[in-house]
Amino acid sequence: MRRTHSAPDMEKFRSILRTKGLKATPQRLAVHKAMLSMVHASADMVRDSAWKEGTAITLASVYNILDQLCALGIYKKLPSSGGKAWYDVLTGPHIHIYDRKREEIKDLEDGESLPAVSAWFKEHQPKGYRIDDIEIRLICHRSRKSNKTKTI
Amino acid sequence: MRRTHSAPDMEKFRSILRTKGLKATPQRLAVHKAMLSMVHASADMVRDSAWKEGTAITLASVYNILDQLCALGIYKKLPSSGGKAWYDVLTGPHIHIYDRKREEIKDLEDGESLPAVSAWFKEHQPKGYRIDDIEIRLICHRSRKSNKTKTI
DNA sequence: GTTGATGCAAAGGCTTTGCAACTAA
DNA sequence: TTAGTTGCAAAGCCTTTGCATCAAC
Repeated sequence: MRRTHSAPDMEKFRSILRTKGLKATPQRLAVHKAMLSMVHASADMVRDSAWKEGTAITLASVYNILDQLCALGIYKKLPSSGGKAWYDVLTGPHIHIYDRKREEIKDLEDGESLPAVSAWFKEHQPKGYRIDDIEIRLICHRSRKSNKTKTI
Repeated sequence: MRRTHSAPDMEKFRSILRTKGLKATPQRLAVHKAMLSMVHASADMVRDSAWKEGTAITLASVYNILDQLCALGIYKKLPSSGGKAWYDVLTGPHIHIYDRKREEIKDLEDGESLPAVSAWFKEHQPKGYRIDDIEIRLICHRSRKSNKTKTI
């Protein structure tokens, strides 16, 4: 379940673009490279990352590209409490750990939890609805030493 | 777990305001009355509701009041994918059903699920973190007839 | 050479802010 | 009376849009 990226990822990306009739512009490649390195990011973070890597790109283009890739099902736009949109590289269903203080989103590295929770809701579907997706965010803060349980 | 509101709720609200040294202005009362009736709402929905009930209030004041009441722990600002903030009357922990098409948030009327999921994460805390809160959104759509299970 | 993508700047939402006028206590 | 609130308008973000320019194919 670990997320990695490498040259093959970018080749696959070019291939997807080709399939969809989209041009492999430096900007699109830079956005995807940035997203692969950060996994969860806001538009301005992507722009900054792209510039650091040497690709000039405007925020408007970043937004355009991110939204296109969301439409292609490559990224997902995340709900956020702040006023800013976050994007997530879609690598399959997962649970987010959100650290408010650090403004940081990570994936829960635990293959068991999502299947367990999904199974629960499969058995406990809300009446009158069908579930398309489950979004789970664990609002956390870094613990210094221990991992004591806490009632929620 | 059912949410209701009535005269005692407003009395309790006035009492909280008094305790915190806040004035019971018509605007504050109207905002809270609107929130009690809608449970989940955006700022403009609150303003519209207040006007319908006969209280003049500007959007700016709605925002101010909603944020104050969040700070008091009476409401909670919800994460959202769209550009608009939603507020939730805090009546204890609960799970949201989100209907994208209808842009509608409801509470899961099921007392079992949250304890079950909480218990799970109590046993499966992410390493290095402590969980402050769990946010669960079931992304759903209305089912016409059946309630067939669906793999997630 | 075509077709589509990007940059730029302007416009558009939502939200916050500053200050004068007002009002609940 | 007076400290706290509200309304108004302006300013601030984030995001989207339109159009001329530019580049991938």
